[in-house]
Amino acid sequence: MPKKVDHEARRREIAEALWRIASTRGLDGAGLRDVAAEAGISLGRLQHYFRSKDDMLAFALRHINALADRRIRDRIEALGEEPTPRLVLRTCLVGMLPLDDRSRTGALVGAAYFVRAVHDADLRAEARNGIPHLRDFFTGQLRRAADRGELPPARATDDEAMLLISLVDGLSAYLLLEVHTPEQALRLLDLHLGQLFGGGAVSEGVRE
Amino acid sequence: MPKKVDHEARRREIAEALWRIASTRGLDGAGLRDVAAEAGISLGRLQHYFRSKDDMLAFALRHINALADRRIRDRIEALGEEPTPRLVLRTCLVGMLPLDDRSRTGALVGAAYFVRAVHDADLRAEARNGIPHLRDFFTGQLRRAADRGELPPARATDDEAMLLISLVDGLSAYLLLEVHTPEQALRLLDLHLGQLFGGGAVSEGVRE
DNA sequence: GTTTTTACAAGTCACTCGTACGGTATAACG
DNA sequence: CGTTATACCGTACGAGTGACTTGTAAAAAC
Repeated sequence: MPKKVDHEARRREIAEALWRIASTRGLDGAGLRDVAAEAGISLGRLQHYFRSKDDMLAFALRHINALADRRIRDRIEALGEEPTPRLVLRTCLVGMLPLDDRSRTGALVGAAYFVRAVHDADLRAEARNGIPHLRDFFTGQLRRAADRGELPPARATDDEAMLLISLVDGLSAYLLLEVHTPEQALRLLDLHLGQLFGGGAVSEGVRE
Repeated sequence: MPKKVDHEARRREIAEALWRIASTRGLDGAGLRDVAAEAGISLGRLQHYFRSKDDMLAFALRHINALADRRIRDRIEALGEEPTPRLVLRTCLVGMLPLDDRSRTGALVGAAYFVRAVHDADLRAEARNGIPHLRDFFTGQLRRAADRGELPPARATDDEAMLLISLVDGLSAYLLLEVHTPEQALRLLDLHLGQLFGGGAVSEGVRE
């Protein structure tokens, strides 16, 4: 029954099979034959939907980023009406951590792409171009918190936002290596958030 | 002229050739033949010094970690007599960042190993076992700072130490991706240190 | 001075990789 | 109807992989 298949859906199915392989064996351990077998299709069929392996990789990366984006967006909307900036930030940061199977798979695939991006200018550019937007969103939330008197105005900067993003990235790496438990990672994140929103004074612990 | 070669030195030479390959093409892009060619030797000779590829990889990892360790240790000793705990910490953290060619190569190789470790329990255990020691050293410095009245005692905790380590890891990743410039990374690190120590003067530059 | 050990070079092995291609079945289209 | 474009499958190719074997020369050991 040709002519009626949903190309995009087929490509998504294949991409998801790729994630399953890549999250356990790594991206370089994911041959076309492995992916096809994991997806339950023939190699020929996979090739019908992706002209080359790079084509498949690029699609899978964009797709997984889109899913993560949607997932975090949903969580923020689930916070209800007018959540505090701090809660929005924390929800976003926690959503970026590989804490459950879904996000862990995403992070594993992301890590595989990371190493590839380090040596590939095109991939590096693609990995880079989402970050300013994320940073601006964070900075906006920080400014909103400052306006509400929940944060010292001097702390509502791009640098503080990038610090948060960098920290989450480091925490993610150690979660993947099982250096941190999920509980530890959350505790460290909240420790930093507590410092940030607690202001200059030291030993204050804002509760969650 | 057999019998007189320094095995360990030969292995180090080969390991350095491996780094050169891995830092530009990645670990999976480093075949035995590539490494041999980079080292200017034959494949047979390489195999004479490493029984298997995994053997070579394991040696190269231990060697590069040892070099980084020595490099940072030297810098700390170069600080002179009784440096402040804050300066020791900053020197150590800055030394962990990929800011020059040497440390960048080390970080690139480390990133390649990272992705491999995520899928390999043995490598993961090896990557993990150095961290508690590092954390204890950091915690010790924090406590020393607290004793000298340079840090609120409540901040001299294992968690604050792990936060520093996690942050440096995140900053390193973004340095490799060229999201941060070296200047930005140092600024973010000092921003966090400033918060931690209560905003005192930042120690002067460690130039690369 | 013969034997043994060490240090390599070169070639071979079985295998995997991404890609290319030929063949076939099906349904939409003229 | 026949034509044609689509959706596959199966296989084969050439390059490259790590591991292994064989060959050779030279220094050390006896």
